[in-house]
Amino acid sequence: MRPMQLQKLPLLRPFSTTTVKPPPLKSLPATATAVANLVLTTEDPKALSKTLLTSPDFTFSEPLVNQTLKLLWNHGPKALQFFTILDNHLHYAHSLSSFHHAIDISARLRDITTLWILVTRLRSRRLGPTPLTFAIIIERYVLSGKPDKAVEIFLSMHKHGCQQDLNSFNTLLDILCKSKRVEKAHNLFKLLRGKFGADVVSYNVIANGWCLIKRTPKALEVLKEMVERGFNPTLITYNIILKGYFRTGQTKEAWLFFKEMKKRSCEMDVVTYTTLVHGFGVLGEVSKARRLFDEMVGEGVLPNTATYNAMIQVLCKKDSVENAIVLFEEMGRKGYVPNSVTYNLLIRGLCHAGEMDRAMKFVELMKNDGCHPNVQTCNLLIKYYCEVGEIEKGLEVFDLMGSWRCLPNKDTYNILISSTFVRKKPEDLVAAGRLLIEMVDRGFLPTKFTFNRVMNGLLVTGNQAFAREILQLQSKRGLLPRHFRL
DNA sequence: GGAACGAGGA
Repeated sequence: MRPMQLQKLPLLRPFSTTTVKPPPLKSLPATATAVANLVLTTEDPKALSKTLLTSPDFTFSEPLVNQTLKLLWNHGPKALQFFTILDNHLHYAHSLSSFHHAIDISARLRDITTLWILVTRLRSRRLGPTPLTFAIIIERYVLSGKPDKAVEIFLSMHKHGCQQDLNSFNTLLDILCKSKRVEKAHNLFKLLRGKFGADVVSYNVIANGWCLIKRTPKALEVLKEMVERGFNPTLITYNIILKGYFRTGQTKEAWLFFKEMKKRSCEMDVVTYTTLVHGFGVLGEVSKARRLFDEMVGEGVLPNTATYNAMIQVLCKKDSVENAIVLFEEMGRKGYVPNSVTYNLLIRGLCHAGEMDRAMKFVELMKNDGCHPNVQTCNLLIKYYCEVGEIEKGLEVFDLMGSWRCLPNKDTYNILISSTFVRKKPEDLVAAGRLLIEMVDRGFLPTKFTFNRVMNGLLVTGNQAFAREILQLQSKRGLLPRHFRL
């Protein structure tokens, strides 16, 4: 097996020859790539600083800086170095959005010192912090398993010069709910609703939270309570409940609820129908899904891309890819624009049917259609190639990711690493070790399980030296979950 | 890249 190497950033390849998009900002991605490569390849900080601050080749602007930071997303420390150097530029001052990128990156690296330095600087520049700044910080804290700390930060926002209001309160509740900490969100809601004057949105957020963790009865309680307190549920509220029923597999209740909505002449929208099509379909009631899909226009509701995607998924899962492709073609004829979700669904469907070659043809079609393959496209291709034992092909896709401008994520590495355990070849495990190192290097934290698995694999196949190296990495970086601190 | 609902995930 060939050695794994760090992926290079996408090189200059601004436009595919098959698309005919006029490029108004075409120099921008190119310049961002050049800046990112410069940052990555210049070892000496002083030299980098000098080039960035004095070179006439670069005219920094907010979009250029943001693009560069995005390209450096997998190289957090380098990204922050770039941000800090540029902060001393004589003719360029960072904007709020660039600060937000930098804050997000430092939070992701769990570098709280830098994080709060940036917030303080934002304040001294009178650019912020804004509610969005705190939404970013709070979300990162919640994602790293510190919801209490996140709440504490919310409650201390005003000390940083940003007053809490109903919007930011609802955002906090939503972040907690989306990370499945619904109980905590609900308690906080009950505690502080008086203070912030909770509204329909607050109730919707909490009801949706309960539905997300499949506790639809609790969502119904919230609905009942909001009515008792004089708030009128909206269509969004009803759509939330409807989806809740499908999440718990209660198709009967969903249907009754829908009929009740109709009876009360509630205005349905495209979200309602998309929920129904998807809900019935994935639960096996394909013909009912199809009927709703066909009849919605008669009810005065036009489908959109999401609706088509729902129907396509249903056909892929419960009918056949071929029929899904028929619908996809019909969709194009009717003028609906497929997006990357559409393509990913069809590609997955083809992979699942064992048609890897046709799946790759759809990837080409996707690109020609101006839809870039994204991480999910790559991950699913890699997964299926590895599953059928073509690890080399999976690695090929991995290597192609750079030229497709998509960055590998934690899942990409996990898929590839797990696949190396199938054949039990010593060289596969060495590859796993390299991937693990690269993964850590890019700021993705492997689980203890992954570490141990790779290490055991190396020990069993006689790679003692490499195993020791991995162990050192593990302890040096303090990467065991119990050492995590944000 | 932002207050709430629908369509790709081990």
